[in-house]
Amino acid sequence: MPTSTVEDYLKCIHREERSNEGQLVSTGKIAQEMGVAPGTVTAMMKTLTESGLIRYEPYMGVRLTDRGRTLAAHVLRRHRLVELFLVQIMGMDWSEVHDEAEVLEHAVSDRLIERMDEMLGHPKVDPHGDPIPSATGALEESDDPSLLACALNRDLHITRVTDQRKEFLRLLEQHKLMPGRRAVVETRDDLTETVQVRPDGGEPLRLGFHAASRILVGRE
Amino acid sequence: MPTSTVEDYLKCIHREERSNEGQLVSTGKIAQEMGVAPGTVTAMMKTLTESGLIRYEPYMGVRLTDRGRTLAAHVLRRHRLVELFLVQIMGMDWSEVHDEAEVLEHAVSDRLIERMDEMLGHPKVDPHGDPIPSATGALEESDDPSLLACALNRDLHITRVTDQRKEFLRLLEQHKLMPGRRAVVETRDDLTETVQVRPDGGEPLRLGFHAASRILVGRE
DNA sequence: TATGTTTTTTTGGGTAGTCAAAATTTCTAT
DNA sequence: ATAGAAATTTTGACTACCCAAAAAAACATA
Ligand SMILES: [Mn+2]
Ligand SMILES: [Mn+2]
Ligand SMILES: [Mn+2]
Ligand SMILES: [Mn+2]
Repeated sequence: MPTSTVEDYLKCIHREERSNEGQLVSTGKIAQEMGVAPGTVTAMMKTLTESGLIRYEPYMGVRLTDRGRTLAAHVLRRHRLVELFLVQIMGMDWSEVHDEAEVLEHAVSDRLIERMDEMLGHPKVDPHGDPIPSATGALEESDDPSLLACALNRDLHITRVTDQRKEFLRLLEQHKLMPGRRAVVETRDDLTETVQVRPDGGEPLRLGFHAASRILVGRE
Repeated sequence: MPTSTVEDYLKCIHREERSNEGQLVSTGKIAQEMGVAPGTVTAMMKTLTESGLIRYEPYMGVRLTDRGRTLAAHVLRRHRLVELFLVQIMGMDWSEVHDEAEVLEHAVSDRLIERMDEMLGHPKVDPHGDPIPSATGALEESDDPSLLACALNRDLHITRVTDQRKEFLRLLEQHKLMPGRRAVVETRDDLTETVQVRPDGGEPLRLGFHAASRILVGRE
């Protein structure tokens, strides 16, 4: 059985592969994301290759094998179900559950996670709008546009926030910019690189392009 | 911060100290309980001594320091609250929660455990009747007699079962011999070394002395 | 195309935890 | 009192993970 370290590396590679359109993920990027030294990653890539979880081309980067991807999806499933459980059943705040889940995802048994899934009514997304992989490891990502790419002055509903920083999530909560809520993008300014967004029932907010790109919306 | 391995060693020493009336705990006993080689324990005892968690007299045994005892009590608190949460809130069986808790006790945060405590209404005992240490680490053990030491033909109520084996717990459940239920000890035979117990509403059962000693009762 | 910069890998070393087997100490029983 | 048994500690070795710094490869640019 994989260690929790291995599980975290797999999650990381999985995430980078996505944000990369299937390109190889560089060891440098992994080192940066995991907060470890570059050499540490090279060593780990060898053991992941040994275990058949990744394909590794020295100096080029790595890609998950099917087994690696399935395993990563299972960890993601545990992470996201735990997050939703903590919010929905235990009344915790969406800004604090990520860190808890980062640990618990390695500690909950299959039986326990399926019981959570049942209690939650087989949910499709977690508190941040991230899709929850199925018990078989199938994961469907939507391709919703962000506040940076969506139409102006249209009634939108927030579907997902792809930033786990506590302070950021708390700010969005204060402005009522959480998944399930509605908002309108009023202006988008290329000079200041900011987006002005008016949440339904919340204070208007000006976001930098990068921050705006982490809030995804669906047309209604 | 202690590793989960260290936490398990402390729990083990704590338990053995109790069942020992405060005598020193031998490294051999610890090795046996932890399922590791004797030399492994000797090495660990040195690092626990370094950390100020135990007093270690080579060839004699070890005893917890106050810090070690407090830490052990906190792990015990997490373990037992998690067990009760799994039974009470998540509807799991009392026979299966021990193994889950053995892992989760090292993964739940203080914030999460206090939330559980709140949801459960600040309970005093876990599903097996084991007392739950307070948030400050105070632990009060009752000195209830077991089915081996209690009076015959008296109406008793089960308070605690100090055996975590799944199969044993399932058997007791079938016979309605769980904490909170009532029972009468009808006979105690020194030749066959068995105790005949009649649970209230359950099938009568004959237990060996050792098994009987693990079921504690309070007079009513 | 040669040089300098950036990225990656290699090397040497460290901590935590483990085991098997040898050495040592303590206990037991004659 | 002493031999033998039992318990304990020591030794040498292993896996998993990590880092710093040197070496090597790849990239960029003049
Ligand atoms: Mn994690
Ligand atoms: Mn999430
Ligand atoms: Mn444990
Ligand atoms: Mn218990």
